[in-house]
Amino acid sequence: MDVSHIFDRLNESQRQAVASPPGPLLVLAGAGSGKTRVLTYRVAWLVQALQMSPLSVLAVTFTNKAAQEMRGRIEEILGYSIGGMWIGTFHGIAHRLLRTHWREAGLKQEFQILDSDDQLRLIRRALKQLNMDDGYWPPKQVQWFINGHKEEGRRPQHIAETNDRQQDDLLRVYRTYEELCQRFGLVDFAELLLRAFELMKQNEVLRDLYQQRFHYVLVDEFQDTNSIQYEWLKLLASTHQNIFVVGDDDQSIYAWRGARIENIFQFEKDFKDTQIIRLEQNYRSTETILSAANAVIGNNRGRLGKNLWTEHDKGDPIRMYAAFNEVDEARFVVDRIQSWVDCGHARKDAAILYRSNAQSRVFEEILLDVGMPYRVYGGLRFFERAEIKDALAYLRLITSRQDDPSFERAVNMPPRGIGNKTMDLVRERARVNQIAYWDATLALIHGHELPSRSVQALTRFVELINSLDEQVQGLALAEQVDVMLCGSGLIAHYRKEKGEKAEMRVENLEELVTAARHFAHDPEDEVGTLPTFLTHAALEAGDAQAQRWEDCVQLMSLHSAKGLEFPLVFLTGLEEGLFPHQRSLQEAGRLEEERRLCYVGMTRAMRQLYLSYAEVRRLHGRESYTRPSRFLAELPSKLVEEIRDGFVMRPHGPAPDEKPESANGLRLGDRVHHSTFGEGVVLHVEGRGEYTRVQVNFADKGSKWLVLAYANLQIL
DNA sequence: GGGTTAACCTTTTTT
DNA sequence: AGGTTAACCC
Repeated sequence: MDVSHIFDRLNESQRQAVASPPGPLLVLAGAGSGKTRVLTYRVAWLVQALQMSPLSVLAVTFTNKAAQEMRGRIEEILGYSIGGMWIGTFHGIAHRLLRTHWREAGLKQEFQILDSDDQLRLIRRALKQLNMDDGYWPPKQVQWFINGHKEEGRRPQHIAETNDRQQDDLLRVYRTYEELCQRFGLVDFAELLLRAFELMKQNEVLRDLYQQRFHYVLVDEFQDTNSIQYEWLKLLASTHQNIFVVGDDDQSIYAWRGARIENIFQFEKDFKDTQIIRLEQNYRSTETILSAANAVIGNNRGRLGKNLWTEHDKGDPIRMYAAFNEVDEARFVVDRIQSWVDCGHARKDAAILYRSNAQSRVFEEILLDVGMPYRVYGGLRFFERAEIKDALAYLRLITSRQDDPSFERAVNMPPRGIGNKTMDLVRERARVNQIAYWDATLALIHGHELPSRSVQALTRFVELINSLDEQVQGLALAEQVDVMLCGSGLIAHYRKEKGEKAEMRVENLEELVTAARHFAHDPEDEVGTLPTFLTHAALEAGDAQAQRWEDCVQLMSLHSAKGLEFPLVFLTGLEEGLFPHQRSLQEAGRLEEERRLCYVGMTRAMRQLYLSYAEVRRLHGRESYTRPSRFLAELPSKLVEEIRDGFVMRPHGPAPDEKPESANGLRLGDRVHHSTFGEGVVLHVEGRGEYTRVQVNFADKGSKWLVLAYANLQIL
């Protein structure tokens, strides 16, 4: 078969990687070097040149988005659908294995997935059961402990008892938590991976089956794998040794959640005769942007080492803006985007990036002010919203009465007179008799230890769920959801509540019906549509705004920007303590991860890159003075142009004969004295030369605009 | 048991 | 600042 169309669009190293002979291969792919392209063409090459069946290929990614995109691009190259090929996230594939082999994995057939919110809830319950104070034992910390161990493959029995009282207590919670999960058929994210790994490890038949089936294993973003994921990959690929991993040690930004950058170093030791190919030609950014990014990342030690180059022009200098405060920063950014749009560019080509999601608010406010459409990625996802989780709890309870967490959630939402007191009794009964809340409730209804009001309320609830179950039988998914929303009183509850928030909730609930309507499900599947939908909700939390396809400015955290590119990028909040983040300054190794994050951010930019920081920032309701991020000092000054209130200043750094004040003698935030108005602070500087005007906020007289040449201000 | 208010706490990134 | 929980009154 003629495969020249595959090679035509690749450079030499890309070609080498795509057409490399079977065997272990590590592709070190710098930012913008065509990583995804290599991966997709490799699959196309396997299928077309080597005539491999798509069924024998396994491709693993980290995000659902990446998986979808890869599938789409492969199908585009091949020209036909490859529905049978396994492409998915580690979690998605692990889930698929566990669904198929639930019995062998020791799970209930209808096991449910816990998202981290649910997990936290269950941890609280375990703490309570152990009579441990959740003030002294913050559930978050316990969660951290449990997930940390699971990600390293450690069950409670693998962790040695120590003399450390605290450690032992945490271990007890871990154990109890596991018992609860097992009893209710619940599986958290880390458990999906660990369970799937153990299944392969311990079950020889299944191991053989999948080792034989997957002749080729491909992995995207390999630098982000954690211990379990890597062990699982090794297990799967051990027979054929055809493992093709693509990664970039400089873009490893998930060590905090267990990713082990070492895996990338370990790879060539674990797989004999590993071929290593470097992709160093960058097709994305201007030379200026690339040199700056290279300079920053060059401050990290322990890199595999690689130097990106490009054939592109130098392009514009990188622009740096020192804002007075975070509002000023946002105004500046939005203003620049406005000019960009005025030049005929698309809004969606501009991205505002930040270290933490909380920073998005100021930008949103200003964007809203000027009426510029935008889209925020990340933050609260659709299926994580409280009202959606309430609705899902009803659906879960309809499918399984034994689902205690869902029972707890639904029982008094909307309020129906079943408060803490009653629930305490239910919980107690369930614990003593080792039964589900549902059964405990039935027992209490028939017993005589409850006040009749509670019995009535509980009875009504039980009848409600049973009746919903009946009504829903035989209906299409969307109708099931609709019936549940009305029958449960959820929608009515939010309808009668006033305020914008309540309206949003009603809209979201209605959106859930739409989501159910569009949910495609294979009718051949032995698992019902509703359970599959519920799983989908947990595994793919859904984007916050599944909005219409409008031309929007893109707002997102640096983490979620990985893998994307934009012609115009604003990297904001470059302040010590914010970026690099405070918490990364305490632990060793974390600072390098922050620097990689900075590198990731900078290399998202194709043509123009703006960096900004605020000299005063209001965070958590407190205003504080900041210091510019150390990363700014790591930029070669000749590549950077500083902007202050609309006009360009000399680049930073050694400017031999020039004093920094030379532009107009005043800096924002300077304290000045005026002969009649007294003392004040400089808020704005506008214009240049003799026309320079400044806005000064005087302690006694408020803010005034003054012409600098006549004002005769003294800097204090 | 429910609803309101007051204190309080937490603020990184995600499957 | 924002949201969540605890305390309080109805």
